[in-house]
Amino acid sequence: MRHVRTKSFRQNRTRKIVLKFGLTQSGGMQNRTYTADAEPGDHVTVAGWVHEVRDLGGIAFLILRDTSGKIQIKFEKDEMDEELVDTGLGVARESVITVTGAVDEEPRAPTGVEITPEELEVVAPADPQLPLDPSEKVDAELSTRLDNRTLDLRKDEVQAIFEIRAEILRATRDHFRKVGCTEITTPKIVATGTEGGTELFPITYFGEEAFMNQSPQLFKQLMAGSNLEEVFEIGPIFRAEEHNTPRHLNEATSIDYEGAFCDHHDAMDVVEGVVKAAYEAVAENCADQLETLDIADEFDLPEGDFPRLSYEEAIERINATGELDEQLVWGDDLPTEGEKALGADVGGHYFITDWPSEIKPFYIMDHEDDEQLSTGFDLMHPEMELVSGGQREHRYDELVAGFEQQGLDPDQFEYYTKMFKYGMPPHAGFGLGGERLVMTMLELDNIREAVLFPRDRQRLSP
RNA sequence: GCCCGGGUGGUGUAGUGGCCUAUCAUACGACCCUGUCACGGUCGUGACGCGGGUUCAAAUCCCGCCUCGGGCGCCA
Repeated sequence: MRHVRTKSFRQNRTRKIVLKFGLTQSGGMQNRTYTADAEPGDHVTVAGWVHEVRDLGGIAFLILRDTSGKIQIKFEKDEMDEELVDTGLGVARESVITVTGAVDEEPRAPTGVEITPEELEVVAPADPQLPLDPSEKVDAELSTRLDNRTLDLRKDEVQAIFEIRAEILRATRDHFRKVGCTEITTPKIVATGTEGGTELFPITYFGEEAFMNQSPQLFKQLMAGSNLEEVFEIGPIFRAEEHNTPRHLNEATSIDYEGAFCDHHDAMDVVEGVVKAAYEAVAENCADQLETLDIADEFDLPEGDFPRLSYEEAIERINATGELDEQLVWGDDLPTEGEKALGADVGGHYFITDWPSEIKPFYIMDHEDDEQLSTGFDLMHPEMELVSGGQREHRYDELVAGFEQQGLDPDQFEYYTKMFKYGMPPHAGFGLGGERLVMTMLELDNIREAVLFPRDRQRLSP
């Protein structure tokens, strides 16, 4: 039977342990046991980091931490080898050690078990002066944490965020595949952007001007015209906007979808399914991590269908809240304050549909019966925009005219437009901000918390 | 891009012109302590982002630079 862990230590992490157990360890540690798997009566070798040493005099405790949790190592000074005790109690916090010894049931130990060491090896000593404190007795600022991300990831909460992020990506992929999509990857180095050159990072490509792609938009559309028909991509996008907010990154993860013979309603159905699948997977498989983040109690699955408000309804509702100093009129883009007022009013995820054509990109199709109205939609979380999508313009003449109206040279996009001459079906899709999904789901204050090594206006390293 | 607010020991902070030889916590070092679980106790080490200016006197006021965070715009 698995022992019960107290809340200050990691809960049982059965699923992860099962996945890892039996894997061959590299580095000559084939016999290593994860701390969460150490059972009374076992004789084990555990490997990990020195989380803390508590020396009470005649008896002392070393807390060893690994990916699965923590375990207590007991030192009784009068009864144990002096050199072993000196080594164990002299080792600096966060040093990597291996400990071999017997596991005993011990009600006074934090996890109900402790190891009496027979051998202890310092594998990699740590500098005693740490740039941040993984045991979290004192906070560190985000900037300090990002500069020392490896140490930051040794904290349970931070580890939990990235384990959940991985689960979200896994669930997202599974859902797309379940609905018949093929996963693709498209170039990140491109000759031209999606909507012009102003917000792209320029690079040099064998002496030629090139850019980091801001979106897989054009490529995924080309695949909607292929026999793949329905595709998705999870990959990086790059934006050179000099924004400085807690919800923008200059390198982000975009979860993109494009489907042939789909309209914007179909695309909304797909994205709704993806978002719900991500929430469900996290609820089902990340209970410990949610507990660690202290959001397990309020973690609600999105219920029912996401409301689909037209742009016109949206501005009316925003105006009705009275939160804005100036009333919005048709054609205005929604200010951040308005989005938040509407989000609070709706109280959950919702779509905004039927945007004015002029504030949506030219490749979004207009309604057949009203060319002022686009099929573009946004999926909103109460706090911010998560998704932008719509049905695409698949008619060659209209598409080329759209480029010209935007002041873009259609010749530069010929690689794209010409494929619309050879049978491009009606198609629709969306782009979902991966980090925003993580951030809103986990109630993170800053999007940088959702990325290992964020790229923002100020930060290029590490 | 515009606007606002910060930068004090390793980390996180207190400190609005003299009481600063700079507070507290934690870390680090030494010593005491046989069941801790943020162990406890005693002692100790360690800091005002950089440059210039105002003043008898600057961590504190002013200017420039560097740097961090937030709001807006725009977006995912």
